[in-house]
Amino acid sequence: MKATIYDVAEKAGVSISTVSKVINNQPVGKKSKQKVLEAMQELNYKPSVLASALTGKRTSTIGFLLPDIANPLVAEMARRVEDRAHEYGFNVVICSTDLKLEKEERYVSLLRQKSVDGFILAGGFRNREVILELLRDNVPIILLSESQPYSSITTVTVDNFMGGYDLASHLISLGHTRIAVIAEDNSSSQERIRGYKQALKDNDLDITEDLIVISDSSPEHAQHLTTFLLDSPNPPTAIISCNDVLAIGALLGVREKNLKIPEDLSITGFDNTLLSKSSDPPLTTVEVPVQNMCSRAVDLLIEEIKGKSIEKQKILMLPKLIIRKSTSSCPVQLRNVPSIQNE
Amino acid sequence: MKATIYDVAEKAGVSISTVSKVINNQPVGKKSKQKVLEAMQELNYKPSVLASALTGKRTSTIGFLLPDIANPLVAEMARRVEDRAHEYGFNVVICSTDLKLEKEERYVSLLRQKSVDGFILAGGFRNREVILELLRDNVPIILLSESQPYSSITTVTVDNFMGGYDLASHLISLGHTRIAVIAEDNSSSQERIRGYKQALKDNDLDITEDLIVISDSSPEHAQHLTTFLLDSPNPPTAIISCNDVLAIGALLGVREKNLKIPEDLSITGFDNTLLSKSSDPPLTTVEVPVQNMCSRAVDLLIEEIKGKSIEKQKILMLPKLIIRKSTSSCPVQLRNVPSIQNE
DNA sequence: ATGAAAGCGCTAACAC
DNA sequence: GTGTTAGCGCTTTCAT
Repeated sequence: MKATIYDVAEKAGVSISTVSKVINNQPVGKKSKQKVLEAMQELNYKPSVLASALTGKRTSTIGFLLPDIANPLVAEMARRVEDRAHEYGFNVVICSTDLKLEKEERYVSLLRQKSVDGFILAGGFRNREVILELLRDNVPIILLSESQPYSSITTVTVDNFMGGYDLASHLISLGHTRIAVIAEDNSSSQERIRGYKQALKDNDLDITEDLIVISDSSPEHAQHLTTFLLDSPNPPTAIISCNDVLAIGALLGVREKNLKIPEDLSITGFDNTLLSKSSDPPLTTVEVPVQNMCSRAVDLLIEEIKGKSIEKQKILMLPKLIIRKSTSSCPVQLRNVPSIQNE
Repeated sequence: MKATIYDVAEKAGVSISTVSKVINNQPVGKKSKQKVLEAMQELNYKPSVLASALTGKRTSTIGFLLPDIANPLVAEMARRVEDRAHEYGFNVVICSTDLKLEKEERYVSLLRQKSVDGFILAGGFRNREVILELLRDNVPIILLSESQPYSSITTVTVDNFMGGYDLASHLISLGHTRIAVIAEDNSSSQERIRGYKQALKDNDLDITEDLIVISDSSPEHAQHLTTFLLDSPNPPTAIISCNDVLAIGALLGVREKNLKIPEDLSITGFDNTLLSKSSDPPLTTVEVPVQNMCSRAVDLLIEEIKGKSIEKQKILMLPKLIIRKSTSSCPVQLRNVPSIQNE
């Protein structure tokens, strides 16, 4: 049987409230404290988080809802959140929502029944109602890597708009004018698309909505969409993928069509995961400061949990364009405009 | 304030035990049941898992300890375990141990304080003492993807020995005799090495211990070790990496030395993650039936938690060699033996 | 400084 | 079929 506070009290010859006090670092006589400590040692006593949470204390557990941990960037985020949380003595319960409303609702409800102290909602939480309920009930939450506008929630994101803008600008400077986008159905992608469009506009290029397609999170789907794009009457000369996994899908699709990257077609990723470094060719992509974002998110959440009522804030981190070998000048035969660059 | 069982009882005009009975699907009069259900609805009542766990019920939470969720195979495992657990209404708390004894101990202890119902220990849990304590206290545990011999623990793994054997045999059949191995310091790698050695033996080849090196989990380290191997006086003509991430490291190391894969050097991965499909060139690797393994592990754990005292068992799943472009005939200039194959 | 006792929300006898 | 009541292990007044 596991030792309880009563066992410790008995063994130490004090009352349970004294034991409780030493557990919680409240003033206790030196002698008593010593005896209690010894008793705890001998009995290998560990206080029950359950019982203490029942009396109003925290569980030191946070819920981390994310779209799909199989995505390498998301996995990295999970790791960072976990590490940071552990530094505070908190545990992390991870739930993959697949961006499904029902799953989001179900998991939040489940975790609330288990009295988690707060939530980090990452990468495109969509169930607005659930968020509003959380807000109403004063449950601490942080939005991570989520670009939807919620006025009263602390949010940590990378500047997706700039990322999209930089990527598109880079391609435009290489002479591309027909640039496709393979996006996911989430707010980050939306922002990246907005940046992409802005870059086109700033360069007086037309925006063709047909070149913007939405994929699910699998590389297979992205691959399929890529062949579809390439089969169209007026195919793109470059494809921006909204994350590295999709980019790999695009890459495989291009290969399937026996086209060369970057000679025939330029492609880019987003996130700068290992995938983009190791692929053939290595991918031009955008680096996201994951570690910083995650640490920050955990810090803010835990502050909120501890009741330090800091003001809600939006933190926007800067992305960084990483140019590798998957992008190059637009092939001339597809354009009448002569290439400006030599080589 | 959150609604409690008392609120529901009052609203429904019954006693709390009646409410409790409907919550737990115990026989209750039709009329009462109806009223209770309605009251629960109106009050948006959710039973507190904490309180019910305190009275001896389960928390429906399992702890999943793994080496590092940033590894794509591990991430995939996490996803599968999570999905399966959710099917049973269980949550999963994930902790990355980095194979550190202290972390393993700390997390297990932490999770036990939170009364998780059981543990899945994955991919090289090393703290034997912790395992023995768990065993002694009758805490349900499953070993997943772990090859250490514990007689009394249910274990689900892939046949790592065969994986290593197949990989080495494949390379030997291509004429390689100096085959290096980059391994991790865990039991799966040990088994893979054992398979590798057996294949060498079966082909009357010498085993050179210097060709077996241990890496941490980062591709950077593997890259470093690779350049080190290649700089040695008698370098290998092939490198088996014990997982795809390390293989990517090896690949980058080879590139750094300006050698061509597979012309100058063959390399292989292990796990058949997306990395091995997208790399340049795509990697010969070994497919691991992750999904099956994980589902099985969760099934077994939950059976054990529910007290269906099934016998402990070892489940060994079959790996599958996937041959891609990263392996080819041993370059002749390094061997005096003429190549048997044409081409 | 220490202890007695009430109560957190729920379950599980046990009685009616 | 339904209600009463005693815990589960802990925290927290409130006395002493």
